[in-house]
Amino acid sequence: MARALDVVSSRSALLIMREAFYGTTRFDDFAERADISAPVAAARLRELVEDGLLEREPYREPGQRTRMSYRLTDKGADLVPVLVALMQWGDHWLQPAGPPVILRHRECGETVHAELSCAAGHQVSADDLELAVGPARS
Amino acid sequence: MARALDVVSSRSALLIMREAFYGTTRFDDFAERADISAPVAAARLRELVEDGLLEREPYREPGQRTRMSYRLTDKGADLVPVLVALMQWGDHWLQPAGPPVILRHRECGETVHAELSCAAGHQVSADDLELAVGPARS
DNA sequence: CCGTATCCACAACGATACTG
DNA sequence: CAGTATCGTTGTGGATACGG
Repeated sequence: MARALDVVSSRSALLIMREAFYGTTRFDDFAERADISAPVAAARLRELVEDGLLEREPYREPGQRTRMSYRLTDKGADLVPVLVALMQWGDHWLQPAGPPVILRHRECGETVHAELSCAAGHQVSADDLELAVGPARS
Repeated sequence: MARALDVVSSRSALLIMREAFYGTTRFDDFAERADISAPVAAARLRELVEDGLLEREPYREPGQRTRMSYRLTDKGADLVPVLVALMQWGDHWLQPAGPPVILRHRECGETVHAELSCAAGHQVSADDLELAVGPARS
């Protein structure tokens, strides 16, 4: 987890990732929607590309010059549960007016949330957890 | 989510929360296990108590003077899915040796992970998501 | 053992101005 | 539109030293 935090522990990094998850691809849109300044957006986008969470892809609209678009890689998309869990927590505890954005399952239309579950499919609450030392524990 | 990040966007805050989740309650243990300096631990613990994620509770062992212990509040415990999702991501993408800590379901012994699911009980992947504007969208 | 006080370094961020 | 350059401010964090 400490390593994960080295990559995404800054406010702007998570906000950029949220926007990428929302489907934002263009520089100015990242800056505006995440409400961060352009220099910060530039720095963060560069780092996130370096770390393999986003990929820069040139594209060209007919008659326009080449632009860059930023999209989630698999590594970046795998961070979505973190983003959703964070939104959920913020909506529940810090947002009096209720969630500004609602996530739905495309197939059935039901609302989506992040939760803990075990390999047997049970839903797990935080105090049903047992901790065990894994292979990489020094 | 931006509000959530105002509370927990710092590296040390999440590491402290992880330790609290692991069951750490004492000042020195927080500093040592999260590998942060004592002043930072003190500052972060104070802020997390102010924000209602942890609660300070005096306790006294027989014959000892009063000590303080820090424990998760409901608000803090509700952050556990975020922590688990973050660990999972770090273990998968940044930790070549595999997970240092394994979480198990107390009842059935199976490993636990964070995932997205919908109100109908389906497991949901990141690209099965649809975004809708919620009540608090300005 | 449980912190606090001080000082310092560096990272994060915003504002502004500028370029292709 | 898509950035870069520079500057100043604040936040985050380590080191050290100190007090209950």
